[in-house]
Amino acid sequence: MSATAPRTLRIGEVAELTGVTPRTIRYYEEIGLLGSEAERAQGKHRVYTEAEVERLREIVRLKELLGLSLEQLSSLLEAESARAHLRREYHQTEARAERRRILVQAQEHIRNQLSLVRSRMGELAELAQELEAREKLVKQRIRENS
Amino acid sequence: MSATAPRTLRIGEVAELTGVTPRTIRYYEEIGLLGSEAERAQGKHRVYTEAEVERLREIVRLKELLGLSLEQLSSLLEAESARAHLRREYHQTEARAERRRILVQAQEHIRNQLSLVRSRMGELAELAQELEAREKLVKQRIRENS
DNA sequence: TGATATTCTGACGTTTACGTAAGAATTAGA
DNA sequence: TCTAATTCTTACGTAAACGTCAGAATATCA
Repeated sequence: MSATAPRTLRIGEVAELTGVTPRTIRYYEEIGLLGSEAERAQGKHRVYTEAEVERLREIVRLKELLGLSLEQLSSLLEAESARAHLRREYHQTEARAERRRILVQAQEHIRNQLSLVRSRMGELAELAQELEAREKLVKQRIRENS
Repeated sequence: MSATAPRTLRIGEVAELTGVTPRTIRYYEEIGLLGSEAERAQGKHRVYTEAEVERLREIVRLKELLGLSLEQLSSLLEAESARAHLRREYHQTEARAERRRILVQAQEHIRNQLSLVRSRMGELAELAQELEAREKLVKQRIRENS
């Protein structure tokens, strides 16, 4: 065993860790949302690294919080998917320019998500304000009525 | 015509105003999310008041922003539904205690929504922070790499 | 090396939230 | 009142996101 062997998990464990079912994980792989690990032979059990668990957690979270469809999530995370794929090369590539390109791409990806999250927060803040205004109004009416 | 006759709209106009289709409006009525206006005779056209348009707008908004299912929305707005129903009585009832009860109920309903909206905002804020941290990290790596 | 637990691959089923279409009825306008 | 536009009801269709089940194959472990 190599010293850097990453602890691997199986689909059931991953499911427990992330709060979804194995079926969901397979489905996400089926639609290309999770890496299909092309190196897996037909019939063999899927194995996952801690990093992939993190990825899945992120997916679940974005889906929940932003209410995105899996297709929207796919395109939102596409860049990251590519990035993850390139990560192995990252440490091997000597070319400073290439490393920079990868990093900048990651940065753009993060900014994308951030702007999405922030705009959603803005909309919610607006809604909250309106609700607060209504609450005040009702409060006042209660006073007037007593 | 009575002076207080509220301008009434038909399903097509309401659809345009709210950005949904007539089918959606009928469906919402079917599942009890929108008042079924029991006083409508079989086959006759549906009519809506401005208040009902507002209600529909609220539904669409909460659905979008919080990603709630129609069933969740139903139970969230149930109290309000009752309130809307009681609104007509509100102006007629003399009993101060009764009016107060209605108002307090409305207040609770608003607070319910507010707490939902705020907790969602909190979760998003957390996510935003994590993303910002990641962005910083990437930024630093870019500097180190140059 | 068995036995047991877990997973795999289809494949069909299910729920939610509507879309679509047809024929009849209603409403609005000249 | 006649016509055109809109709506009504009924009913089947659909896409997304999985659930469920069966039989076979893998992995784990004593």
